[in-house]
Amino acid sequence: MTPDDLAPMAVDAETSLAHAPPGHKDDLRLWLRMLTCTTLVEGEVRARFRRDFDTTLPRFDLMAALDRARTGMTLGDISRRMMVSNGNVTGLAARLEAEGLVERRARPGDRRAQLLRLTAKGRREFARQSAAHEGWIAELLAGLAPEERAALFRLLGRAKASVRAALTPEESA
Amino acid sequence: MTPDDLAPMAVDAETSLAHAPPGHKDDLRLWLRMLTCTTLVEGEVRARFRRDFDTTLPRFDLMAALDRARTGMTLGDISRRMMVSNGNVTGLAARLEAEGLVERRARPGDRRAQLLRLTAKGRREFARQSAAHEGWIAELLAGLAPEERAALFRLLGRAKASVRAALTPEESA
DNA sequence: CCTGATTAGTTTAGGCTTCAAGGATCGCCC
DNA sequence: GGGCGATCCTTGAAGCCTAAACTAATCAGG
Repeated sequence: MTPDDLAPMAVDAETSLAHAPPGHKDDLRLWLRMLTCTTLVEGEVRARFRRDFDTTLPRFDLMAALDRARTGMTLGDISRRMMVSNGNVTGLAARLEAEGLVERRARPGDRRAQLLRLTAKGRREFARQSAAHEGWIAELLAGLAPEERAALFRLLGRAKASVRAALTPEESA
Repeated sequence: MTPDDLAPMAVDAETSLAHAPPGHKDDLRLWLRMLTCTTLVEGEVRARFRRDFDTTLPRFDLMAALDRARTGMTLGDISRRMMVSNGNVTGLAARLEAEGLVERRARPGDRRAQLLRLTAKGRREFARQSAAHEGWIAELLAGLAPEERAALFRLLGRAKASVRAALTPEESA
């Protein structure tokens, strides 16, 4: 984007960009704080999943996706939903299948795709994990007042929109 | 503040906990939104680091830590700063050293520890990457108004404090 | 001094993740 | 009905990450 890299130090525009870009430092601080926040929560949740259920966050996420789609989802659906690569889902699904938590079934009329579903055991396990997970999050965020929570939710929505807008190819005619 | 956690709620504490805990669902939604936001930004930044500099986020983070400490940091310091395991830093440092971006030196008076420092090449590379990175973040968050940015920063600070408070052993006498 | 507890770093096993390449199938169009 | 691009999934190589076990060095008391 901005050619900060080898700032030639010539005119003002360049210099101001290189040395004091309006809010760039603030954006950076904001991003780092968001990242720290997420990392903190994620690390704790990960540790508890391991400690209490001997499982992992990605496994849980995959099962959560499946839990809402009783009819099943293809690996591709899951990949898009989880925002991870399809190769990733292949391995994840294989491990969950080996543990008897999910099962594969062919999708009628399409021999390429396969539907993934929770097994009965999978549903049972997920219900337990899900309840605990919800409690953990509530516990970790208990220090926020309801208004703060609401405001944060709204602002994160704004941030998400900003990022998505910057990411889309912005099709101008 | 509000003691939502273990709301006494008369008879079936179990049921109320399982079915309609006051703000738990909101907390969950808040957390998921934060996670989505972070994932979105992180994914894009990761892709750009790969595309433009053929490097990775962890490498960049390690170099960023070193950049502020010209006298060097031990692997343990870095591990704590980056909030990752020490074994992780071992490998990361090895790769960066192999690329000539960092160098190790013994710490005088302690034969266990070793100081890591950026090489001249490392400093050069980091300066380029750092400038680009700052621009990327600003670009992605450009959709936020200054007030929104400030408010979000503050609220994330509150959230961080909440999580940390829930994590510390809360030493009560 | 020795002994034991702590600290610094490495190693290993296992899992997560991506990218890139490839095989199979589907749908379409001529 | 033959091809051809798109879609679904898998594989392989490389890197990231953790927990746990381990080595080596330091430090604190007796």
